[in-house]
Amino acid sequence: MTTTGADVAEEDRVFAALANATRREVLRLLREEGPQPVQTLADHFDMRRPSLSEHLKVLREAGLVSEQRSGRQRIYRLEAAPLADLQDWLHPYERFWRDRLKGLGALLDRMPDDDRT
Amino acid sequence: MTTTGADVAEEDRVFAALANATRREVLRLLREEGPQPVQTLADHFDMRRPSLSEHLKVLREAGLVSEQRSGRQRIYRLEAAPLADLQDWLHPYERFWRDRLKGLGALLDRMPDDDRT
DNA sequence: AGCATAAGTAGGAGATTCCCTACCCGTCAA
DNA sequence: TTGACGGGTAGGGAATCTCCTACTTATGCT
Repeated sequence: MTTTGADVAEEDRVFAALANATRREVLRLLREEGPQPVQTLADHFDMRRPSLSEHLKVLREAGLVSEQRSGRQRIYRLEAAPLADLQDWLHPYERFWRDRLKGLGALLDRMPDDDRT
Repeated sequence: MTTTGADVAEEDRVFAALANATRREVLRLLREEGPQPVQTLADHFDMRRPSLSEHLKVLREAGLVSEQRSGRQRIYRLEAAPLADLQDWLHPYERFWRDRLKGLGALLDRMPDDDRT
């Protein structure tokens, strides 16, 4: 678990990792079908395995997946901690859509955080 | 407001827009200090204005900011809808950190979504 | 030992990103 | 109307991304 202090480089790595449909699909597969070896993941993509390997490396370096060796297979598993951090990052923005639903948006948009009680 | 159907290209644009520290800082400034013209934003960055203009364009095309012309100024405003979508995208992953905190992580990691009640 | 399989690394091509300088367009003020 | 100002567009260069094919490494099977 990371502390609240936002390491910019780390944040960059997570957002950049997520900025690719293939890598987001890998995360979805790991979430819905559980940990699996590379080949099983690869079956879902129209892409050579080395390319997928590089995507997995990006995800690993962002801390979004971990690998566990089992024989000659490597089982990839979802690691959600960076996504929890992402939710934390999102929190200060929440009022911008919650308030808007209550019809207060236009007012609050013009009001800095500091002025709120 | 987007529907629940995830437009991949749109999602890509939002994640890609967020995968840059300058652009995230722009969003933070708009959130904390309210809508402002380009020059005021530019004061916070060690970067020429044309470069910032391009960052603003990326944010605009991701739907994360809107501009409103006022005389020869253009006032940029935070648009949080894509961030609300991002929070929705995050939801199915929540159990991976909530459950882990309860010590159920290892079990659920191995269990597909479909098997859950 | 000898071969097959799982998956990573090396290196390269083409596209994209991010910054720059130079220039253009619209608006306000003298 | 002429100039200054706010801000965008054009085009280019260095770095990075994303895919590929070829090759390497490690493990398991016979």
